[in-house]
Amino acid sequence: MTMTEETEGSAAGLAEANLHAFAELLFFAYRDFTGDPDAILKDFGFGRAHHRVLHFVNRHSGLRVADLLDILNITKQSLSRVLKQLIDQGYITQKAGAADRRQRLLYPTDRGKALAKRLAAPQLVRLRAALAAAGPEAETAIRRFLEAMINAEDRPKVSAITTPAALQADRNDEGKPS
Amino acid sequence: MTMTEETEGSAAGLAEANLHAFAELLFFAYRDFTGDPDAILKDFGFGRAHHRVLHFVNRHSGLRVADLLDILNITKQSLSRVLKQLIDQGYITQKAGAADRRQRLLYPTDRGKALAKRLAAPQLVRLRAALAAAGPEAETAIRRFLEAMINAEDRPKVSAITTPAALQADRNDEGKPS
DNA sequence: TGGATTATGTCAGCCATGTTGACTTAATAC
DNA sequence: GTATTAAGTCAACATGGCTGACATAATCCA
Repeated sequence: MTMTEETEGSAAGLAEANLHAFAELLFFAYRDFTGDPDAILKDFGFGRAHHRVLHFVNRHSGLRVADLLDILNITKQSLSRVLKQLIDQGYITQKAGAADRRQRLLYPTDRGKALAKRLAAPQLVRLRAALAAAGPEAETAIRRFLEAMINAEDRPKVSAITTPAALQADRNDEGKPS
Repeated sequence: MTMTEETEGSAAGLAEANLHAFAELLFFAYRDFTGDPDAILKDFGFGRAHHRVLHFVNRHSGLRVADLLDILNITKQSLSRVLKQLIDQGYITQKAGAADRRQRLLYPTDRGKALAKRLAAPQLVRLRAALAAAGPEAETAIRRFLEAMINAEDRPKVSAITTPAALQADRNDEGKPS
């Protein structure tokens, strides 16, 4: 307050300094969110890229390579490098699609599931604590916030992924708890 | 609700699938949050690393190199590479510290301010829209959420940075608007 | 005063992960 | 039976992390 400047405060016209603070908080939050698994990954000779691939294959098993490329927004050559390592080292397996045998559907092995779980654990702890800290009512608001941060054209795709038992619907397979 | 499964709902014991959804939303949100400036940076031959450096120098002008290393969590060799380019190309200037002349305090030039502003613009638009989408009450909750996502030991430091007119307090200098 | 410490910079090399472009193979579509 | 599609591969390159070693100047301190 006081100060010169426009000092706004309405929901739609938030003070610019405030928005900058959110930008920085998001940066630090993401930095630390990825920090825990990064440390574990080093013990396996893997990097964050492996984590991302393993995560999505584990959480959405049976997805196609093209799905993964679409989700990660990287080239197939980039994906290829890490995916190959994960397959070679027995964390992920491929299976030809039933309807279209050109497709290589990706599945986590038991080993892959175990690693995915281990990598996710500290992140889930962190998220649980952060959501608790935000307050009981906050969950919906935070979800809406994060969804609105995503490019509008990608939101349907992301919703399909992050909403219980979608995506899988058209590719059958499980919505099994764990 | 309904559904089979364990379907918890308490604040402290959120359903695991729900937490995984938050993890993925955070991934997509951050991906797109950084996407806009990344595109602009390419036109300048810069990358995301330059953006981060320029952002913090611009928002917290007069910080020391050591501050920047601490904030970014990278080595001085990594920082050096991008900082040097930003200095050589006239986006950032250095000034020896008044009290301790070993320090090189970092300031944005007019050119640097202009680029920082241009890079921030789409991010601020996105954040404003996302906060609006989350609802008027949500701002505080989201801030608490993001703060709680940060490593506990770093929170004081981050608060000092993201809270209006702190940090600068002990290094005098401006809290000047624009 | 002079040696230790600190703030910063720099050289050299390595690694992870992104990119583009070109090309192959196998399966599907029409 | 040709065109298209899904996936894989080779090669080269860019960015931005990293470690290790060392240099310079300024400050601290005994």
